[in-house]
Order: sequence, then C-alpha cells, then structure tokens
Amino acid sequence: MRSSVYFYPTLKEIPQEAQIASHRLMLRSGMITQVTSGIYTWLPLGLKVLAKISQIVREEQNCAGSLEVLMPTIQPAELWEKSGRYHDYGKEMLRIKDRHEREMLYGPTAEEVITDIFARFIKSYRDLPKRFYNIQWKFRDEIRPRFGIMRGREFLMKDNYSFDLTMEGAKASYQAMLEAYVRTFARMNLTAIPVRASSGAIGGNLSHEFQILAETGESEIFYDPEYEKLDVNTLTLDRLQTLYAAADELHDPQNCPVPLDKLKTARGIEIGHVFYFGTKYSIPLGAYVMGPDGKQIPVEMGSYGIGISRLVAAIIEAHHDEKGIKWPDSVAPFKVGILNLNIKDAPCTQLCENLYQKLLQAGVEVLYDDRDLGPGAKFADMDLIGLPWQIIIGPRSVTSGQCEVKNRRTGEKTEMSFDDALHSVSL
RNA sequence: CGGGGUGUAGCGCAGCCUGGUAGCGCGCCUGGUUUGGGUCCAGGAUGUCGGGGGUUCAAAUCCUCUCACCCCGACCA
Repeated sequence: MRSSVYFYPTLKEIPQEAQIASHRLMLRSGMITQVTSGIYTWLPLGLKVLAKISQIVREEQNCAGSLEVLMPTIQPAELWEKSGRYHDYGKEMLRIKDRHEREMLYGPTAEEVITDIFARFIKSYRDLPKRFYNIQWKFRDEIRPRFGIMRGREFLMKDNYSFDLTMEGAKASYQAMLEAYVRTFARMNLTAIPVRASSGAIGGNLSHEFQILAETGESEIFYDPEYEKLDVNTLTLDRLQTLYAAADELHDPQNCPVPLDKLKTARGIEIGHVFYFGTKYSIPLGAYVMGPDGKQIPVEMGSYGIGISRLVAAIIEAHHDEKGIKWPDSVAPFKVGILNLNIKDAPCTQLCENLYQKLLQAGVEVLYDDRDLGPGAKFADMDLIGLPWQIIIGPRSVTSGQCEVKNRRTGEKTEMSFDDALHSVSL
C-alpha cells in the first residue's frame, strides 16, 4: 500500500479528550474517530488491526472445537422475557421499537439467541458437546463511556457458548476455552492472568476473568507468581482453582494464601471473561436433550467472551512508547514501512519502488511512504503508527547501496544492503 | 444519575471578567526553498463563535432555556 493513496489522518497534537495512551495513539495514528460518545468509526488502519485480532481469535476458537456462527445485532425482547433478563438487565440494554411497535433490543450478549437455536435444532445427547461462537458488534449503554474504544458503548466481542450433557462435560469445555485464551493472548504478545471472578449479571458459579498486564491497566491485581509460568501444558482448571489471583476490590490481604513477599502486583485490563452457569438459560429457553436413559435433560452451559475491540487498545497499552505504538508482528496493520526520504530524488525513488515491488512479490505487507513530505514528518508518522519494521531509504542510499532497517520495538537500527533488508524483514 | 468542566476555522487554543462586529499556532491551498528526525520564506482560503429566546443602538462577550462532549464517582467485555 502506498501512503499517497491510503488514508491514515495522523495528528501531531494530542486530542484534548483522550486521557490514556491507547486512546491518544489510536486517534493520533488515524485508526479511529469518534462519532458520538462511546461510538467510533474504524478507519482503514484501525480496521486492519481489528481484523487481524479477530482472525487470531477465530483460529484459536476453531482450534478449540468451536463452530462459528453470526447472530444478529438486533434481537427481539420476547427471547429475553423468557430468560427473565429483559427485566433484569437494566438501562445498559439499548431498547428500541420497530415500526410495528414491537420491542427489540441491540444485543449486549447472545445467550438467549444461541440457546434458542440450540433448543430448536439439537434434541439428542448424541449431538453433544457443541460450542458455538460469533464475532459480532455488541451494545451496552454504559453509564459513562470513556478511554476511547476501551470502554465504548458499541464494541466488537467474540462470544462463545458451550453446551454439554453433564457438569463434567461443561468443565471440559470451560478448560478448553481457558487453554484457547492463553494461546490467543500469547499470540498477541500479551501476558494474561486468569483471575477468579464473581460472575456478575450473567450469573453462575464458576468464572474467571482474564486480565492482561499493562502498566496503565484500569485495575490493580494481586497474583501468585506461579501464574507467570502458566502455559497451555500446565494450565488446568484444578490447578487454577488452587492459585490465588484477585483484582483490587476482591483482594483480601487477611486471607491471601500467598506470602506477602511472594505476592505479585500489577495493573490489569480485563479482556476476557469465562463463565460456567449450568442450566440458567437452558431451562427457561427449553434447551433439553434426550439422554441415554430416554429422559429429557437440560443442557449444561457456559459462555466465554473476549473483547476484541478492547484488545486493540489493550495491546497498545502494553506495547507503546512516547513516540507511538509498537505493534506485535501478529497484529500489525502492515509488517514493514518503507520511508522514501526524498521522492523528488529520482534514483532514490527508484530504489524505493524496486524494494516495494519485491516486498509485495514476497507477500510481505508493506506500507510505502511515497508522500511528498520532509523526512522528519515521515519518521514521526512511521514511529506513531508503529509498524514492526522500517526501511529507510534516502539519497545517500543511492551512493552507498545501503538502507537502514529499524526495529520499532527495540529501536535497533542497522545499515544493510537492499537484499539483506528484504531478507530480514521477510522472515 | 450526583459532582465538576468545556463548546470560538480541520486540530490545539486566546478573546468573554470590563459589550463595539473575531484572532494565534499547527494543518490546508499557491509559489519558491529544503530533504536522514515534524525545513524555511512569501502569499492565500476557511467561522451559522453549539442551538433557541431575551437585554441592548450594538452580544462570542450579559441573562435565560436547551443540546452535545469531556472529567471524577457508582456499573461494566
């Protein structure tokens, strides 16, 4: 992609309304722009990142044996009346009426819709277990939206719903999701701590929230250092139940099993939440299957959310510096940026064009800054939008035959030949 | 919803107290200049001063109603 035809309206000045790093950087790098309180348009650069994150989440969900569906944003009140939540959910639910005065709502979550689908199509224990997920826009009419996309009213969420015959089965589903989450966040260079949680409005009796560590996180969390050694091979539900981790409001220093000198503390951003809630929805919505003994059994359910749009902000909170974003490779909107320091210098531009074409041919996602701007502006913009690699080519490259390759994450700069540059960023 | 604040050019702001018909920086357009960290010079365009009502010879400025947005708190992926 050429910068001259792309669209990323970068801002030199810090937008007044933005308080936290991710919000400021998303606005300044031209990823998003606010439409109204808590509601944003995703501009091309931001949308690209959102799509990359969605894809990673999707791959790990599929890998964990889940089936993707796409449920609507607008749901009928009727379904929520069955579960009792139409009354319970409160003002966070955006309620609307269609032209027939029928009560509708913009879905804040989708337990009712998916459970209804299950109830209508799945009748036998032989079809279990089943897990369905979708990646869809949700709306929660937050009392006070803030921090940009981090707490918007409209947000993109992956929500997965598991259906099992027994509680043991449900726990296996729960564990499969825990593992998928650890893998998912690891792929985004995030350290995630599954903190035991009260299950809130969705209800139930087993719940963990995933906090990802970032210095600017919203809440303080206290956790056993063993958490930092967790990976998918050592992570089991039983093991998790024995480890201590708590967010500040739930932290109880009196009854904390971890000695004070070992207890670790960090800032966390809640990015995912997993729940087991049994038959809370299956019974009222009629999600029963015929068991092996010929009896109707309400299915055991769980639900598992990941705030995808929030992840964009969370990744930035975890990976930025004073100049801008430092994208992990896996979610970067482009892998490489080429900076043509003087497009009016024909030989220099020729070098840039050649390299650009070679990178495209190699299948590398590249943003070529071919705009007629001074070098300073290009350096500043490229650091701001945070592509993992920068290849800097100026008139002096014409005589030296070298370009400068800069690693945005480490700041390391190396002069090398064009072939070497091509090779090193293609890895 | 309670408390606080802000709405003036695309962005960041001054002007408001003490009423006299709108300004600065950045950005944008034109010409030139410069080209390895937001070059420099010259010229130029852009405003229902958030909206309604009122006071006044005269309102960005005073009064009043209203809307939007932001911040703190309670709630949340």
